[in-house]
Amino acid sequence: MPKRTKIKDLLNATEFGQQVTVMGWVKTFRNNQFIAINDGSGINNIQAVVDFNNTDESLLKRITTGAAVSVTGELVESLGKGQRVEIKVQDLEILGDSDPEKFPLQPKKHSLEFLREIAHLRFRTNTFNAVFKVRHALAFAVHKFFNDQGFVYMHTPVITGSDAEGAGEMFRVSTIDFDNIPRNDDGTVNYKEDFFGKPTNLTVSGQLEGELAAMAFGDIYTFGPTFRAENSNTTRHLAEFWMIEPEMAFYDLDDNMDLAEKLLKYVIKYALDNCSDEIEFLSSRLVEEEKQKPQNERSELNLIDKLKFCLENDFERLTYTEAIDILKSSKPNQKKQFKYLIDDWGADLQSEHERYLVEKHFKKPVILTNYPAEIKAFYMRQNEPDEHGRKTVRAMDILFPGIGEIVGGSQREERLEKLEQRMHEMHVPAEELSWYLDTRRFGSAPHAGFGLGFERLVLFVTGMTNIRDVIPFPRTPKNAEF
RNA sequence: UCCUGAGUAGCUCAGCCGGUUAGAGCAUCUGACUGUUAAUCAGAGGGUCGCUGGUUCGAGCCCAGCCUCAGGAGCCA
Repeated sequence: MPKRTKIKDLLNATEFGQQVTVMGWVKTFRNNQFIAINDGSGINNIQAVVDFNNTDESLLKRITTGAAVSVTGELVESLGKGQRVEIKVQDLEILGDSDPEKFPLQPKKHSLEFLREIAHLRFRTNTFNAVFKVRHALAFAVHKFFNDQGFVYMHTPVITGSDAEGAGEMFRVSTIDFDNIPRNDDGTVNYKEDFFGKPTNLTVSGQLEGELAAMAFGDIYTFGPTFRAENSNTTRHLAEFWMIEPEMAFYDLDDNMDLAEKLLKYVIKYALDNCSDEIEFLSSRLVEEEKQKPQNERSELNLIDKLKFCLENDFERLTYTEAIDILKSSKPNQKKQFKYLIDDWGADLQSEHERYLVEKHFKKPVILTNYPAEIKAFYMRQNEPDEHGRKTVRAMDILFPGIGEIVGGSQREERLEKLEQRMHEMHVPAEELSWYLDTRRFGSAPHAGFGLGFERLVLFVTGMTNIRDVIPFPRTPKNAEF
């Protein structure tokens, strides 16, 4: 096989006349002579020009959308408008045919819903090519950010033996034969017969294990798949998703917020710097899509400006209590336009409230802190009750426009007694988490961490609106295809 | 899980008050043209109207149940 050159490099070439070979997939074949070829190296295609008078007709017939081809010829300045360079084909080989009667992708606009049904082929579209390039860049940037600051990448277990993590419904992991379930005398399932000799599940969070590592390495992070068996059918939930969870010793809540904001800005900037073609494509795609919406539903900023705005401005930081005050006196609350009206301190914020704060009031990312203890997890550090006796914890949620909660984190409760008392109140079995409590028994230290939903980040940076379109093969209720 | 909407050709969609042979654009195929940019022009083929049952002389259309998808809500990242 001849050595191939990547199309992205050829499109930037300044030397003409050289003989080159490209291999890729046919996007369109126009006028019986112009092949648009893409090899995935970039979003832009190269045009290969066939001399159809001197090419076998049966070969020309096989140049169809989706076919894999190898093209060798001279790299020349394009004679036509619309592209700078093109290849004058001397040799053309079909590597893999694509029956045009059956290949579902055609050079036309397809709906995202249809492409979701053919997720195994949607990589070949411009949109998904761009989305997954950006996804890659963001993933790489996350590792680079942490590595450059001396964080240790920790692989926490995917299969977990504790069901006390308290972050939602879990998927059971078992080798038990469902048609022949081993039972105890009292009729309950005998898990001693199961693979691990006890009930096990897929992880819903690596945080608790992450904290163990942070108590030795100082700064660690995890970045791996996470599983939630919630029956959620929304544009921002998946049953299998990827989460980034840093955990830092000797950090308080402010340090935690600083790190999260810095991380988000770093990875967004990295994507802008390294995927400019892709983000530009996604930005204009979004403009096209929004043309169909009424004026008042369109975004004020295009995607690129929105990302830049996010980089250039500080995230708004305020406490839950301050947020409640703003919401209480807000127009939609006074005019009773909220479905859930804000009247008392202590209620959890609904997504309509979060959206109001982020999209209407501040018009930028918002970090909410110090939530009521009642509505947050047991491991969050307890504040002293305020003058009204209201109990809060050092939690922080970062809310992004159009996405909602993208980060959830907290300073952790490092005081053993306070932690045990809270676990008791919230019915968390302390015996099962004895290993976790050991961190508080031996050399406990102030520490903090957060979870960043990776797909929600990809949503924000690509401007896509459905989370099923930013992960290659989405797992959602009633859907585990491919 | 709840609320709302949708399911008609490979894709995107139209289909009147229940009435004869279910339409269009794109794609595909055939031919023409040949520096095109989702090429263009002419012609052709292509349908289990989501599934099951019911009402009716007659159902794509009405009714019931189910399935799937989308949007919103809850749960959360």
